[in-house]
Amino acid sequence: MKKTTTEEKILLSAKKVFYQKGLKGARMQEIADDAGVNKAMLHYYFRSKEKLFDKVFEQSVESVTPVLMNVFLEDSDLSTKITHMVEMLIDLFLKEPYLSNFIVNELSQNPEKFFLNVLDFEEGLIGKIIPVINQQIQSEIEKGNVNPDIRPAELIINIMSLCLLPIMGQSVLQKTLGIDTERMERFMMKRKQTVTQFVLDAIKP
Amino acid sequence: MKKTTTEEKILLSAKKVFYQKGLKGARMQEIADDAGVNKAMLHYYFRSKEKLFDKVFEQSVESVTPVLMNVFLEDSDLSTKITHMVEMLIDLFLKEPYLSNFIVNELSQNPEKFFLNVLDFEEGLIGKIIPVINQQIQSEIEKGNVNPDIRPAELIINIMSLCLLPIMGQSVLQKTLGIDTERMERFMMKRKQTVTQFVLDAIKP
DNA sequence: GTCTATACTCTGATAGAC
DNA sequence: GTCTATCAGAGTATAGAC
Repeated sequence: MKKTTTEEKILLSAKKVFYQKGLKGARMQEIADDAGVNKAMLHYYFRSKEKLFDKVFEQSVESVTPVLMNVFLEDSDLSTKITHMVEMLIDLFLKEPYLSNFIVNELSQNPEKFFLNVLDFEEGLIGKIIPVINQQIQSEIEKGNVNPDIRPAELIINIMSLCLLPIMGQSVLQKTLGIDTERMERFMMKRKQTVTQFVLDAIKP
Repeated sequence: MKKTTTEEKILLSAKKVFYQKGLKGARMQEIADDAGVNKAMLHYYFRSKEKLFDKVFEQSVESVTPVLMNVFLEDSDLSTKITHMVEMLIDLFLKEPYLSNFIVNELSQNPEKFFLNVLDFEEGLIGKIIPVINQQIQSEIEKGNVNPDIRPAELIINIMSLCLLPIMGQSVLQKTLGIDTERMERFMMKRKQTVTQFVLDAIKP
């Protein structure tokens, strides 16, 4: 009962190719081949390469933000929240190793492609997260559980750094440490615990 | 007394353009314009776009490794070494914000461009660093200064993550937090201390 | 060594039959 | 909706004069 329409097939293949090669590096022919359809079909459904790319980019950002949102805003104490953040981040981006790189790169080349209200400062991810986390950390500091020097925004940046950079640098790690893909996965799975521990140790008073 | 030869001018401009646009995104014309020379000159000196790119890539990797090498292998106690690592990493990559992204991206698309003995497992960066750091951490653990669960390779990955990801994600940060370039620089300068502190707190027993 | 003019290739896009 | 054939433009590469 696999009822994937041509349009969906194209979008799926486009995602695959754009993720790895970027806007300029991708070829319409390659996307068509991967989807098993004619090249003209891409234009029939999406008009142009740029429009197809925009669709992929938009969907990617939109697929990521609600997940992040949920983790950051879930109702639990700080240490379980951190544990979940780490798990979710690693799981999410390990499934799509090229995703983070893709977003970072294409974004830096076309900043105007961004707003996408999803990440809007007022209404979006950051605007909502910071106050909540801020308050939570403040209360933990008052209880004496957390080092008073910790700043919420930086804590989030630190967690994301520890989870994402190894994935973004996967190819470099593979070359320098000789790690293959399966090994990488195991490495990142173990890393869930070590990163969590690392962060928790770092924020202790 | 600025005696920059045409070849050097081209290489400099090529670096600038390739860093931002990548191999596929870069245009020979743009490089020529930036260098203030004729497009034909690029081929005269470097034969093809690919060859020019290779030169730039090679120089980039070679410019980075000795710096890293020095920091990792300098003769000092662990906490000053960590302090220096953080400072050096941030200074180095803040000067060339696109460099880390460039290496990661282009490498993932052409893994074979790599070996470049500089990063060879036996002789290169990682092969030399790990044993030294390993030993140093071991001795700090025995003295009771460091948490015995800390693993050298992961410590290095953590430090690099904390320093590099914010730079790689500069464009995202600019959009989500509304940070401009000067502000980013100040942010990263302050971050030298907070990251160092964060790491030192995390490895305490 | 440097420039102009041009050849050639690749690839995104469209027209038009079915 | 899908395919074949073809066009148009962009961009790399080279020939050849100076």
